[in-house]
Amino acid sequence: MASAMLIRQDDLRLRNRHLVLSAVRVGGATSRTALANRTRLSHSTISAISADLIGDGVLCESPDTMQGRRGRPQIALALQPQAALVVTALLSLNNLSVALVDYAGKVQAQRRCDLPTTSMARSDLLDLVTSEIAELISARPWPAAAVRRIAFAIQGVTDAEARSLLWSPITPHGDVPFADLLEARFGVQTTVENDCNMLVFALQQGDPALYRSNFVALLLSHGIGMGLMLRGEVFHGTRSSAGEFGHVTHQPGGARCRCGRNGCIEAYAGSYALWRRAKGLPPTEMPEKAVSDAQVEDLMVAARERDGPEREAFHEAGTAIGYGLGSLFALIDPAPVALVGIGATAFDLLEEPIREALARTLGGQRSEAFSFRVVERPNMALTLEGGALHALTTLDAEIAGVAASALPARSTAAAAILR
Amino acid sequence: MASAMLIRQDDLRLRNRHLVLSAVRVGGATSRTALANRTRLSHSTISAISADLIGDGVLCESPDTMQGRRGRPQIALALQPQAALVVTALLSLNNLSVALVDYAGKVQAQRRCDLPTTSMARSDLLDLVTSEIAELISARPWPAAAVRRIAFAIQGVTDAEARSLLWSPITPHGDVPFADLLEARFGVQTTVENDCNMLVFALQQGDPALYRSNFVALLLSHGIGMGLMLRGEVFHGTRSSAGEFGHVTHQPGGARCRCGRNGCIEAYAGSYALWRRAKGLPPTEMPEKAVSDAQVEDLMVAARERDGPEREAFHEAGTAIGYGLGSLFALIDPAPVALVGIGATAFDLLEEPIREALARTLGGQRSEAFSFRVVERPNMALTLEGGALHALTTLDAEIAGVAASALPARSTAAAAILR
DNA sequence: ACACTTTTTTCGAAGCTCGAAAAAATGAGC
DNA sequence: GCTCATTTTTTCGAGCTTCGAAAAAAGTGT
Repeated sequence: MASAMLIRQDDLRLRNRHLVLSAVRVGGATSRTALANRTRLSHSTISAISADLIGDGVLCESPDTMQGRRGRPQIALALQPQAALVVTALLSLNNLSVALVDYAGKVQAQRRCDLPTTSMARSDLLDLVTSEIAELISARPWPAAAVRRIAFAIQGVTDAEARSLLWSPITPHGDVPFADLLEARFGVQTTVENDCNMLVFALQQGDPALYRSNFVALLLSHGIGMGLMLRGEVFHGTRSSAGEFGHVTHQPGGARCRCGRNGCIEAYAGSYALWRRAKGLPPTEMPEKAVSDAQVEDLMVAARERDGPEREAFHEAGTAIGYGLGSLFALIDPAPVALVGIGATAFDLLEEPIREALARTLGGQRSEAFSFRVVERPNMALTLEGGALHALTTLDAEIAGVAASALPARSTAAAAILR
Repeated sequence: MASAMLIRQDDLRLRNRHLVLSAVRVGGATSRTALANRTRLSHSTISAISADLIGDGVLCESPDTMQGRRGRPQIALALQPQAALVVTALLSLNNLSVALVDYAGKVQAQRRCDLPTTSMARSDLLDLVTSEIAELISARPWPAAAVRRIAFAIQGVTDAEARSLLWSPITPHGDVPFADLLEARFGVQTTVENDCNMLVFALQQGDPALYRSNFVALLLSHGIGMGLMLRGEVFHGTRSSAGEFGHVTHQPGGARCRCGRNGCIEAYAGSYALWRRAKGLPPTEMPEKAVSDAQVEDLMVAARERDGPEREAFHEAGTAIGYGLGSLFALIDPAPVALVGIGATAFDLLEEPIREALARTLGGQRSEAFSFRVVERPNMALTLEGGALHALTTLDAEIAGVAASALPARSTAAAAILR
């Protein structure tokens, strides 16, 4: 509960450096006075810290400020774009996207390629990932600026330390230590995380009013992914990325799922499940190749047009999602739901069964109160953006000095005592 | 005014006071040198802080120390029992238990009474609760010592601020602002929390090696409750106590549950569900009166003796729990499970179907790896103990000065910036 | 008694934040 | 063009805190 951490004298300064840096990242270019108000630190402290940070080449003064007022003009402090670069990458079904982002958060280069993730050999996959990133880095705008972090997002389960892919439906290869590999190849600290866990960062930054500190992001695509923001923190499992909403059981012993088990939510609501149901294929069968977004859109058209198997497919999907959300909300409390991915565009077909199922599981809580919102931006762009954000905020902590000195040794001692 | 200036610096001292206090609470009587090692603070700092805390009447020197060694003998620092008193209370089905605990954690007085929670009027319930606590307080051992906190645990859903009972299966009355009422009556800060959320504290303290920072406590009694310790913190919902494992859907549209809905886990695994199933009553029916522990034990005897409806009842209960844990573990990752309550004594009957269901939901993860442990101590005692612990650790923070003084304004500002 | 060992306290140095006052940099007015 | 008003930013001394080293304290062993 009261998660006090041991702070030594010098750690105090590091913490406040971090506070200032984060304030600039969240609020954009900001004058010292505004920073003092926002951080509640004194003007003198802000002055000292910002001088340090400018000296470190992390912040820079940008004359761009509101003119025309009386008095000494404000000097806005902004993130120095050339302070660092980060790589953000997303490996999803048959697709690899990478982007190079500067310290201020601007995309400097981008690549993407198609690849047969489900069938390619382990070594080919690794080679392609590293070569794509190598190509990307070679396009760096300022040769002097170092690439400081790689944020690698994957559709699949990663370990709690964000170092390996444990299992994924998009590739038969498990326990792939991407972080070790990329760190060895590029000498850059790397985190490997579930795609939906990165996506939530982008949602939060994109609309902080709507997606503040508690919300659910549901990715409806070939599979079903979830990202959970609780109390301002992305929810992680203790051993893995967890949050496997798509593999919560909907029907004990039900339809066959990609994961090899039966009755998972995904086995009713994933693209392939929609296709299977709409085409009247047996629920034990797995489609050989990926169901494309275009194919799902065809199903949507048909479902909207007339009663029939397509409409039933979406209805069953909505029911599965609704019951799943009911179980989730029983465990964590209701929260606004952001729907992302191709399936989100079918929300008109899904809403009724979702709300119906929710009403059956969360009875009293008037189900109209549950807020759903369809996010228009493509999920891949959101995930890449979220990955960059994650890399940059982690980097902020390191640059401020919090991560390097204060946390590792001491926090364990304090945490053990304070639980 | 003193609180307005030098906030940051003061804050540092307050945190370290808290750190020292917590170290003594967790580790028991401890010498200054040992404290310095554990907290990683310097000897000088420990010396200064402990002098302060002794001066405040919070700690005391106890000569009880390991003798016979060379050198200056250690002086153990212990919690001063008379520094404060706390009340811990538990309202469960037809039962109210209260205890008075001193600052060192020793029970000084205790009471319990039976009461018809399901049928009594709202005002009668409130009167009985207050009068029991009033009687308890009158038994205080040191009239000078103040009662500083009341921890009120309830079988039911409480609000996230720990102030009200929102809904409970043990009483028809909802939205009962127990915290406001008790604070008004006794002038003592009060928290109202779910019983299982308190219970986990006692488990953790009772066996820190086994129940460290990640585990699940499952209370199998008339209903099914759950307490979740994740990363060393008790999991709370954002609006309510949440963690309503018993009301996760097991079978859409299935057996009737006390909560008024259908197919909840509790409707298969609660005492009343066992009774209903074993006696061949229809799954739509609700038993009129509570099923006693003795009755459940009779079912267990019968189930162990021969094949029949009793055995099937336990089998179905285990299946429901197993699937529920499967869903839970898909969302939060597997963790050791502590089984508490009358139903836990039937673990021999439940284990097989639980593991079977788990194997179906969490496929690969060899289900033998899931650790279950039956806790012998009665759940009521555990919950009371946990409540006291919770009250005392909260009080520690307040006494250290972390909660009371300057923090509120800043921590929100910093939290908003640092997310 | 005296030496040895271990714990605890004392003391000065260094660092941090803070509030107040000074300095800087501009617009407004004559 | 000069001065005054206004707002931002820096400077400065005071008051904390923590830390390391040295001193003091309080026993045991011989």
